[in-house]
This record gives sequence, structure tokens and C-alpha cells, in this order.
Amino acid sequence: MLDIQLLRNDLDAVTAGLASRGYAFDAAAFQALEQERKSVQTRTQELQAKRNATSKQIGQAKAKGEDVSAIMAEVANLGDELKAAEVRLEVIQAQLLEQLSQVPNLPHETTPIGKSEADNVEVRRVGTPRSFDFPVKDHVDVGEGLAQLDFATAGKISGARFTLLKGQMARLHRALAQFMLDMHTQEHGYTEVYVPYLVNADSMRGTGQLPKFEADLFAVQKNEAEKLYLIPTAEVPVTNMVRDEIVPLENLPLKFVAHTPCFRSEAGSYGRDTRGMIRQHQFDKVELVQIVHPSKSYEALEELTGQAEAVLKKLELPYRVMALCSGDIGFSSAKTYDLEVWLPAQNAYREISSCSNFEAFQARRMQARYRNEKGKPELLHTINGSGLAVGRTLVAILENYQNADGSVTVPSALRPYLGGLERLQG
RNA sequence: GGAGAGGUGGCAGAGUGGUCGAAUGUACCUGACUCGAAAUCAGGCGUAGGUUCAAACCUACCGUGGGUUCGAAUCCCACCCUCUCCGCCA
Repeated sequence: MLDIQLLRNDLDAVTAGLASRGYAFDAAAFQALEQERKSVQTRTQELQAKRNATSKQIGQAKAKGEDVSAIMAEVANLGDELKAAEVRLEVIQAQLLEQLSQVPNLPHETTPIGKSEADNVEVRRVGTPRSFDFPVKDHVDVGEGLAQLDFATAGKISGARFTLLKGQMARLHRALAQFMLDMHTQEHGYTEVYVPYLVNADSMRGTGQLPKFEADLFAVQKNEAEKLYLIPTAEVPVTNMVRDEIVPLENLPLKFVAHTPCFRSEAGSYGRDTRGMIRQHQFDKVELVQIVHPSKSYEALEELTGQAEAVLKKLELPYRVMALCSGDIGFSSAKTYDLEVWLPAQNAYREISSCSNFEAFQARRMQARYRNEKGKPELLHTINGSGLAVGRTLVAILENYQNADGSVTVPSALRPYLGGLERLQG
């Protein structure tokens, strides 16, 4: 959520910033509502002050045993107008909040301006794609060839966009998550957390999935009145750890890593990436989250991105880093780097991690704060990134490390996690 | 699932209809005393919002939401959470 003060004081700049990411902010509607809010709120508070003062008089008069009927008559007329004003104010403020929660974050000044994916800027490219002297298979053919990847059975059990792994490949998938967790905890200073996979609506609002993107989520009914949502990313439970908290300055930065399944309805992505395990309803991800002092958040974004890259480097997978343009960054993000891994069968780089600085956008929704040098609570900045998407990492390994005989070489960094196994074989 | 207890400021804890945004203790900050510290004494010390250049004033907040009342931390209703005991359970 944007700072409403910023909209009040600098509406033109906000509107322009939002326009750069393709969001047409209705400044006139905002101003009209804001103006009404001002007059109704002032009037409401006047009436409340009057009521409070009068009620106090009644109390004092009664204590002295005086007759209060005259004062009572005076305040009697207040009631209706006050009630109406309070109700109106509540409606207006709910509308303002509703309007404001639809508004995406402002892009940071270093976010390239652009309309779509095509305008993203390549920041760097690491590693050289291997050249193959045999026809390259995609990960589905490799996995099914080994009889360790089974979409047919997954489809029977659950439907489209689910995966079933068996044997060495299931183990490789598990090993990848362990490998990533160990790297981030042992080398990058993150604290591992195990978190709930079902979260309440407040948490989804905190990180920005609600109210706008409910259709992308899976939900279960907790009871008649309340739903719980399946997390689409560990970002949600982990970042919400600090919701409604005031973190002591000396505890910053907080750095958490979590391995969780992620559940996405993939509404609106019909027909995209239908083959294979690129786009699934359920996938595993190791997520990095940092909660930092506002002055440190861009530094932290670079650091976190580098830590996600370190996984790809250790696995010796070629990749590139893209700075997403203003038209392509996510709703809550001010700046995002995507890591894209090389997939030889697609002859393309595909997203495997997304690292974003949300600045205070999530923190404001969550009321996640720290106490500054003067002891005043101030909003924190939140950063997160995949480190990495486990399923897509598996895909990248199957494709990049495939051999002519259908086997897959295990990247050497992973072998200790697989009991020394060097090859996946049918 | 059953029975009971409870949710108030950083923490502890009082407050059962009026001068209560809230006693008291403790922690913390400032000052005095002291060579310095401790002890002691004095003062300060929640959050959000509004009007405003500012000063200042005002409003809201005692788990959450609703209700009663001129007036609610306090009374009523519903819900949430925590704790204890019993049952069940991976």
C-alpha cells in the first residue's frame, strides 16, 4: 500500500510514477473522496468533542447532585447527527482503503521504464550454454525416459499441472532443497524457519495477494465464516512474521530462509507452459526473506540476488539476470531482478527466481516497524527472492546435464546429498 | 470434543458506568545530588489520525466486531486467541 500522505502531498508525481508501470490512477476520484473525508472527519470530530464535553458536565453535575435535565436535552439533539457523521466517515474511509489497496507500488528510480517483458533489461549473463552433439530432449522426455517422472499418474490423482516424481529423481528433488537450505544458512547467514502452509486473510493482505489476486489462490473453508489460504510462496508466512511487530533496531536485518510447497491456481495462464513441470499448481521453493532498515534495502536486494545466483553458480547452470521493467514488475514491488536459467530444449532462458524490494509497501500493510534512533516507530523495508524454485531447478538439471544414453549427470555439488550418486539412470 | 480461567501501556498489575488514555510497581530517558557509580529525589516516557507554518488543540484505540447509554476498559451479545484439566489423535 502506498503512503496516503504521499498521495495527498504529491499526487501528480504518484500518478506519473504509476503511469510508468501502466497503471492509470484515477486522481480525480481520489481527490473527490479525500476532500469529502476531510470535511466529514472534521465535522465528526467536532461533534464527538462536544458530546464528550457535555457528557463530562453531566457527570460532574450529577456528582454534585444538581439537576441535569437541561444538559441532557442539549445533548439529545447531537445523537442523530453524530451517528450519521460517524457512519458516513466509516464508509468513506473504507472506500479510500479499498481504492488504495488496488494501487500497485511505485517503481524505484532504477527500475527501467517499459511496457512489457520485452523491455526488461539484461544486467549480466553467467556461464556458457553447453553444446550438445546429440538431439536435445526436454525435461519431460528425459524424466519419462528414466521412468522417474510421471504426469499421467499425477493427472489421475489430481488433474493437470501436477507432478509425480519417483526414485532417484524424487530424491534429487529433495536433495536440491536441502542443498539450497544448507547454502543459505551456512554461507549466507539466514535463519531457517518452518512455517504454516495455510494462512489467514490478514497475512495475504499483508504481502499484497489480497484483495486483488484472490483468483490466483487456493483456499479452504476453515469454518463457516473464515477461509484459510494455501500459500503461493513462503514469502507470505515468512514476511508476516513481523506483521504488527516493532522490531528492535539492533535485531536488523532479519534474514530468513524457508523451504515450502507453493500452491497457485494459475488462473489466466491457460495454455501457457502446459507441457512439463514449468508451471504447476504445486511446486517447492526455497525462499529468502530479508526484513531491513529502509536505508539498506537496495543494498540488501543486491546481496539477496547474489545469494540466489550463488546456487546456480554452484550447480554450474548458465543463467542471466534481468532487471524487470516498470511494466513487468509485480504489484507490490518497487524493483525486481529475475534470474533466468538456460533451458536447452527451449533454446531460451526461463525464470527460476524473482528477487524484489517492496520497500515499505508490504510493511505499511502489515504495520511492520522498527524503532529508529529517536525511539520512534518507522516502517521497515521487505525484500525477498527465490533461492531457488526447486522444481524448475530440477528441470534445468535434467535438460542441461542430460547425456546421449538418456542418463543425467548429477552436478558435483549435489552428490554429497545423494549418497555420492553420479548419474540418474533408468 | 468436554470443563474451567483469562486477554488492560515494554513488562507486571489495579481498575465493575462519569473528572480513566488509564493507579501503582518495574524498565527506560532527562535533570539534581556525587570525583564517578549506586541509592535517593524531581520530571518525562503508548499508537494512529485530524486541523495547523507552528505552537496548540481535538479524535480514536483497554483481544476483535456489534449493542445498551447523554457517557463504556467497566454492562449485554457474538467471535478470536492464550492457559489448566479431561478425552481423542499423527
